[in-house]
Amino acid sequence: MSEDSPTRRRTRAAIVRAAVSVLARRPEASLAVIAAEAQVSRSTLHRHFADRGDLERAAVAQSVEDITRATVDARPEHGAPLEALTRVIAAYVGVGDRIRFLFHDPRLLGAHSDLADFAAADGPVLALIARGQRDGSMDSAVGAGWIEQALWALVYAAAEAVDGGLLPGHAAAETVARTLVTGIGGDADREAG
Amino acid sequence: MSEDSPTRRRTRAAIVRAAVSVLARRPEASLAVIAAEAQVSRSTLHRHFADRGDLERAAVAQSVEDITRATVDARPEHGAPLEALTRVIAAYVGVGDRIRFLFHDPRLLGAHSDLADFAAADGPVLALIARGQRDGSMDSAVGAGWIEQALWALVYAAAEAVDGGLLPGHAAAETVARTLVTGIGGDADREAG
DNA sequence: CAATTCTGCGACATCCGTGTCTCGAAAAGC
DNA sequence: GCTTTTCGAGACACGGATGTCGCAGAATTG
Repeated sequence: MSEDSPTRRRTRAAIVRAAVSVLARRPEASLAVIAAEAQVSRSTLHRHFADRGDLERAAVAQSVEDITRATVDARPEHGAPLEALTRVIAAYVGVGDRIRFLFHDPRLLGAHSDLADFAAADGPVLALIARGQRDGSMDSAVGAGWIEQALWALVYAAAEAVDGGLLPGHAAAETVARTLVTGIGGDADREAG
Repeated sequence: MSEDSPTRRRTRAAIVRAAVSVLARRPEASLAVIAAEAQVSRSTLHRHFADRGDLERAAVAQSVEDITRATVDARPEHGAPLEALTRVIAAYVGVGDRIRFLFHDPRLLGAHSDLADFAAADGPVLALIARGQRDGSMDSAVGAGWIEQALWALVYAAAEAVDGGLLPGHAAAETVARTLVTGIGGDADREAG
């Protein structure tokens, strides 16, 4: 209804971005820290979000939206399953901070029932995994849900490793893909990487 | 110095156990919640641990000790690297709640400089990975540190999956081993699992 | 330039977690 | 059984985080 002014929209977006960035590393961080990260006073933060729950909700919604967009852009339903999975992994690494934010505190997804929108990002990937399992290009001895969990866990670990300097950022996507798809066992009978 | 009474030792152990269990799922949980989980009054908790930092330190130390014991019992330096890794994975899954506790808040390991003792659990595994990479049974295209991170991440994901009912507890170890070693790609040319 | 909107600063009350203390009861040890 | 130790309940002060408000300055809009 009420039309948002451009400036108002900008500051609001900056606050949400800062919230995701800070809460991904420290879910219990105070609102003052988030406001500082957004280069905004604490009053302004409260002017845009009534309470902490509102801000969390907005951060979750924004993250889910970004992940959904990245997922559909990767076209998980096109091409060979393993190639599609590689594209999805690259997309996930691109929004790694948001993955990290949602993965770090699974209670957030449950607390704010934005689950309906999350299915838009979740469904296509599960469908991709099921498709890969049907045509034999993915392991069908484990559940599709587990594969998705493993995917998220590895992306999360990569985001943390990059943040800690253990892994160069440009190698994150390929490293995750290699680890998840072919595993870390035996590189003898494999094309030299 | 002061000899600990058996009862005192028991309650202290119960509090530490409760702290690990609770903080693994919610690192910001209040001391009152931890005391309740240990079926102990908040006064008693403070009688055993001066402040929150003391309790965290004890929980970290206990977890590191448990993980170290499980690691050395798995004899990572014996036998073929991949078989040794499978044993280590089984051992890690066995102490999954402690892994989950330490992995969920990496700051804890940094805050309390019990890093010296942690090396006792960390070193042998890194050595095992390096050994596997040397003899070609493990992928040498990625860093040993990354492999260890991936191992921890998958064990963490499995612990969460079991907790959420997504994965049966008895299958956790084998699932993690299979995912990490052979990956989730192609089960066509593989012995039927 | 004038009016509206947005922002920063500071004050304020409030709630929650924390750490300390005392006292009486319960339990363990000798 | 008696002494010592441990525990539970409750009260207390303190600090930090939170949410609200008013006011004056700055920025945007027309």
